[in-house]
Amino acid sequence: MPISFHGTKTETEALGTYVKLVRATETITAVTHRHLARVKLTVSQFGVLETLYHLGPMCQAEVARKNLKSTANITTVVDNLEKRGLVERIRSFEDRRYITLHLTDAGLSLIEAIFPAHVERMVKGFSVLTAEEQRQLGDLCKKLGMSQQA
Amino acid sequence: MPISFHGTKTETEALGTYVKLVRATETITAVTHRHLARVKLTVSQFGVLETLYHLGPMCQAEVARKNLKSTANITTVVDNLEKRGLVERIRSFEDRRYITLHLTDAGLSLIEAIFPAHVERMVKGFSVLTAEEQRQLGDLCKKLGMSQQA
DNA sequence: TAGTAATAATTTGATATCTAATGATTCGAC
DNA sequence: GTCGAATCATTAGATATCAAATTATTACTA
Repeated sequence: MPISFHGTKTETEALGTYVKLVRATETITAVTHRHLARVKLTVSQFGVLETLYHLGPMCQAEVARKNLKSTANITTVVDNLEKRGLVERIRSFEDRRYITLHLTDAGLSLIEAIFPAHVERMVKGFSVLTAEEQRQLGDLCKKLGMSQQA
Repeated sequence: MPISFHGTKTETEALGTYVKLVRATETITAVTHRHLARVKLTVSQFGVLETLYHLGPMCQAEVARKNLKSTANITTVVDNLEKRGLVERIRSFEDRRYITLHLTDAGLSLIEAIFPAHVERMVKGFSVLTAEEQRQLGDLCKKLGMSQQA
């Protein structure tokens, strides 16, 4: 059994880059979302609230697409948000297959209360990179992400 | 309720970079790990097998650290790998708190069989970026990841 | 030596997440 | 107009994931 991987330069580069990408993502996600524990929100729940906050009411399938999750998953996350009275499900009249999600007053208050701190943490998290480096990183990520055929 | 976020340039840059980072990571992870479904392995299970394959037998806490997961989580993942006879738990003699994880013959055969295809997919996934761009991306991610104080 | 602190693994209870199957509804083609 | 394809949401069953509590063991300390 090999003690470590020895491939071509191309192979070790790709694997190494992937590891760095994943670690950076997980680390910054952990740091920037840690404050959510105080208000008992998970990252996914925050994602749903944020989507509704910034883009307005929409159906669950669209929330799923915007968050890169399955509709089954969104059903569960919305269940938990609904239990806490943070979102409301409203069956659409025009097309009864759709359920439109709305923030309740409590949900709006909550996201409004925590979003500024969230932005601040994000800015601080990325502050190690210059504006130019952030742009570079974003461009490389966009290029990488876009190129993967689903 | 605002329709979309309007912050300072610094704020929108940080938020935008974060979204691109997360999307790139999730997309390339999905594409490069899709082949695991054929051998009924999850990404986490593959991660544990790969760690043991490349670094040799080690205790669960160390596997947890290397995979950025909790020890509780590794317990579950190892339970499922053990059920399939892919890894073996061996209680340490010197310090009975430790359990050393070993790949079984079946586990070794499996990881040896799929790892080349995994590397190939990783190379292909990153092939949209030049070697220089991959190095750049890796450096930026490393800088970003390292700077976050736990 | 007794007692306390630290570490490894597990358990518990909760949420997340997927695929696949299902039910409800709408739409399109014929 | 009716039937079949497509879409939305949910359910079922499985694995993942965490924090917190627990157990077992070791190490340190007075």
